[in-house]
Amino acid sequence: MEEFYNYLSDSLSKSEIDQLSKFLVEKRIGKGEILLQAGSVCNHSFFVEEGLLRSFSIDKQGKEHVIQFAPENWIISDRSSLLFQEPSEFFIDAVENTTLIMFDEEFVVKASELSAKYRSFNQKALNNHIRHQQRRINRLLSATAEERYLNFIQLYPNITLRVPQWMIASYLGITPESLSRVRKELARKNFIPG
Amino acid sequence: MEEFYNYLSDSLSKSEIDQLSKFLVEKRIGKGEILLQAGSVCNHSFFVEEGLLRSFSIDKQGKEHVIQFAPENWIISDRSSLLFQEPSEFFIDAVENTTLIMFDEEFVVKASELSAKYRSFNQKALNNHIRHQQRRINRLLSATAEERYLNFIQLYPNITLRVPQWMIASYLGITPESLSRVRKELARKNFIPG
DNA sequence: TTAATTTCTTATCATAGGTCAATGTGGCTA
DNA sequence: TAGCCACATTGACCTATGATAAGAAATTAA
Repeated sequence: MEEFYNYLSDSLSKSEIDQLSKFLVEKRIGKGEILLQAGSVCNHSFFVEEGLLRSFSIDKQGKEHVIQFAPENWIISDRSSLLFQEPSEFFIDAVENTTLIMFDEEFVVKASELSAKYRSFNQKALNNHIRHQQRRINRLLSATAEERYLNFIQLYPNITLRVPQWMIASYLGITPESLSRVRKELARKNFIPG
Repeated sequence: MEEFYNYLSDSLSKSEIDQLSKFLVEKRIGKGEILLQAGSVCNHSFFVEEGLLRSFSIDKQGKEHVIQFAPENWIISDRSSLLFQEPSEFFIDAVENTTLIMFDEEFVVKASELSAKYRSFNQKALNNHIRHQQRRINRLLSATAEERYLNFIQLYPNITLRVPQWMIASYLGITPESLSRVRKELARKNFIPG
């Protein structure tokens, strides 16, 4: 719980968080375990205390496409499914053994009632999410595979080292083979990662 | 103003809206006029009463990439720039002569203070935005040019007829030439639009 | 430690989509 | 009415990335 308390500490007092703690569930899951199945309604958000989660879709040809990675102190969920109570198009699973905090919309509602600070905090988080997605769309529209990869390792250096390359390829919208080629080409050009 | 009043009517009473009207500015702009310049901080959101706006980026090679279209009753802005007061990466301009309502964050703050309904309305709008973007990312990762085009005309039939094809191509992340070929192929396959 | 999986690389070939250049087409406007 | 301009189409060619297959390397399990 500690990380999550920390995460909230700017917007809620210790006693307020305690009040809300009945809406929180700590959970440990192993690598590969699934938290959300496409087709089912998402009822929780997941805050990562330790470990790494990811959301992804599976297309008609059975190919996975990574939508998001969530390392420590990140929140992951399917907000559309959550808010509109519609079946999710996405899966969420664990890339590593993970300790997480589950919370539902009731937590958000109660916290919002309790604290204006939390409201604006939450607001900011939503806007931040939009910002990330907007930039990603922009890059998918305009950048080459190599540019997208360079951008990725610069933006998420720690994730780069923790997930298999084929997942990064999937996030970038290319095949693992292509990513391997991109990396080879970068090595040839004397690119030093990090 | 009428459309905008209508848009808000579920979450704010007539008198509440009147109270807030001092934060609203109606504006008319001609086709091609620019509302937001990349590099400058975005201080307003734009509600389209009549007409059509669009946001786009320009990459290093000088190529435009359409991020979003906004026809009647849509809101467009750069939320990240707005909220974090950082220079925008995007332009917003008018695809058609447009009548719009400009409002700033003060409006949003005041409206939020006034009405819990507005707060959740706003919250929903943000989540809806995230949903749209998520689906778009998913499609950019997994669908072919043809699939993306079919999805577009199905999702935005009225926009399809109002904007030049090269803008749709830009939105889809392909060249106008490619879109032309996709359309030709669809015609060959006896695809009937609409 | 070996065996079994999973991941990564490499090579070859195939293809969607990009580039460039030419031509068409319709709507303005002078 | 002609001429212009933005937009759309077409064709020839090119390139980045996908598909497939095989082997190497790394991880995990036994």
